[in-house]
Amino acid sequence: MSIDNIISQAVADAVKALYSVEVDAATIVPQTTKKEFEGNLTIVVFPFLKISRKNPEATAKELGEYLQANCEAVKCYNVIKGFLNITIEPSFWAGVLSHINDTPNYGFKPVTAESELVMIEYSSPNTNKPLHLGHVRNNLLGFSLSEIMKANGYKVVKTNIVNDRGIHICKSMLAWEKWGDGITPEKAGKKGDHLIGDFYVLFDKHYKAELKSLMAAGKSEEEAEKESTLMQEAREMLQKWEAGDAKVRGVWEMMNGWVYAGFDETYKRLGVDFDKIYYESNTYLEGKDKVLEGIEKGVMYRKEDGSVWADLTNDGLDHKLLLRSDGTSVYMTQDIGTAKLRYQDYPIDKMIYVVGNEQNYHFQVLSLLLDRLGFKWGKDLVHFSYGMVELPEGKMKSREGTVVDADDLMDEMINTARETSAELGKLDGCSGEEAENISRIIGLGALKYFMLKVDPRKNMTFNPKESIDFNGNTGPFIQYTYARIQSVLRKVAESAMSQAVDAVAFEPNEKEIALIQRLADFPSVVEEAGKAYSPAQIANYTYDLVKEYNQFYHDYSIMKEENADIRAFRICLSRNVGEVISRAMGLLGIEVPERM
RNA sequence: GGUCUGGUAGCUCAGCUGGAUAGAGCAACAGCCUUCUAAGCUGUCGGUCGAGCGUUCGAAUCGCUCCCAGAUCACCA
Repeated sequence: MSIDNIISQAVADAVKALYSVEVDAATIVPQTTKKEFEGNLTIVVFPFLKISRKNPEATAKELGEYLQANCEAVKCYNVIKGFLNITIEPSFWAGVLSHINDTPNYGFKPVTAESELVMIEYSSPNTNKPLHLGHVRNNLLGFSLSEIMKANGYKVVKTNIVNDRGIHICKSMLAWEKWGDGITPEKAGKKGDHLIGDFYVLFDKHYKAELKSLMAAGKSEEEAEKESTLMQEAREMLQKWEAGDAKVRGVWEMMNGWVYAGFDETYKRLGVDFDKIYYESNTYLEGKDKVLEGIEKGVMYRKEDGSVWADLTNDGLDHKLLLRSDGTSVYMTQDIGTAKLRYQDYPIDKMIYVVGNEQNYHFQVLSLLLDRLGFKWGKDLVHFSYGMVELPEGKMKSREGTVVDADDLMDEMINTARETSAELGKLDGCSGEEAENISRIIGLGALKYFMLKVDPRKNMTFNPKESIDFNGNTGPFIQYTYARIQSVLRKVAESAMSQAVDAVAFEPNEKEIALIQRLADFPSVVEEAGKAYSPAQIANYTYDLVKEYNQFYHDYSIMKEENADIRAFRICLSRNVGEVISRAMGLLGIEVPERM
């Protein structure tokens, strides 16, 4: 039982004893006392005034007296206005620390056979261009979310739906056939996804030129778009693809293969992975059955022209198209089909889609439709919606080449980390391999932390030159603290000092108590983050912990402390802070270095 | 126009299940390396929490109205 719970219960008992009124202990939430005041935990007594029929001070005093007399954990109390500040018996804190120290998987719930299965969809790239900054945010959020859900005792299936078909990939294929001269990633010395992206841009360049010359010949923009031979060729290619034309399919498979090899490299470097990958080329026809089923169930209807719709006006939305008059699927139909396949593959209890906020409406509709079609998780599906990443110059436009490429960005981060480390002399005495690994961990840590620490809903501006820092509330700051703790522990190991803490009846000081309290909060932070699906909560918690530890660290010499009990206590505290940092960073997908 | 989401220090952001004098970092300025890693620590400066009204003992937090910004409302994906 945590200290918070003990106090809640004690206050509930006190209210009953003093005023003969039953109060649910769960509704009494002690808060940590502000630094300016004496005490560890604070009870706000205003809610009890109606029960006590006394003024705030008198009520607080009565409760405080009762607690001091009847609760072992309470050492003393003071009252300021309606706030009852409680000081916990210092020896209790040592007990809390050893409890944390002795709890395996501290803060994480175990996954059992009865655990619910949650499927998390993220990444979902198109195969016509490499991953960019927006995908980076998506991938990091998706991966971190998965880790957080696992820590909360869910079975997690990470999934990726690859948009591998459609007009966009045909454009790249066409450009490659026309101007590629048989080039391959090997010949070009380039990652496959980048090579395909180049051809996509090339198509657009030629297409624009064609439009321009048509318009120069007196055509309107609309006419030019219709008459463009390039676009016509691309459409023909798409039709051939859909008809299963062997040659087109062959090129398609080859080029997509290049792209996947490139993606795999990027994913690996980013540290994200998937349990199951779906391809739209396999799923895009799947939704039709479900829609036809929907007509039978009466939740969808067919118009005279043959198109199929769902009437969502009862839910405050519009009518939504599901099958075109020519019988082909739209985006929504595909997502229904994908849902069907997924449910065949896994007994899904809960579904989370990590997709940008421009699709909020889409998922609102999808949720309603899946629910009507009888998917038990449809109604409660979570669209984990995140804001756009913009550049100082504005939005990224892939066709105009104003995107921040994921691979380039990682390179840049790692280079910056290497340079900064070298400047600070941190890499002295490291082998080349070690130095490279440390630079990688720090560079990626900075990037990941930067992306994850902000509220996902917010749009963020990414300034490549200024945005990522290594000081303050950053990944490297946290990693640095971890590395320093490891350094202390290495020294301990060398000197064979005792690390035992159990028998120590040491009374911690204010800073140490604050740290223990913070550590004790970790499980509830993980739980809350799971409810809100927010890595940002984990990030900011860790920052607070680290900030607090650094202040402690600076004030006390751990290794040179002469009192062996105090030294052992501080070593134990440090080790547990390190442990929590590493677990919290693990939830964010950020590695922590042994030294830096 | 309808719906959704944001608006907190010069900048980037915490805090939002209502609690004490609204917190960090960056930037600026002033200190701290013979002591376990100075990517650190300490201090100064910096705020009508978009505006107003309401609920409450108490509102950045809850409700309503308005302002600003973004997203979305296709037989595109």
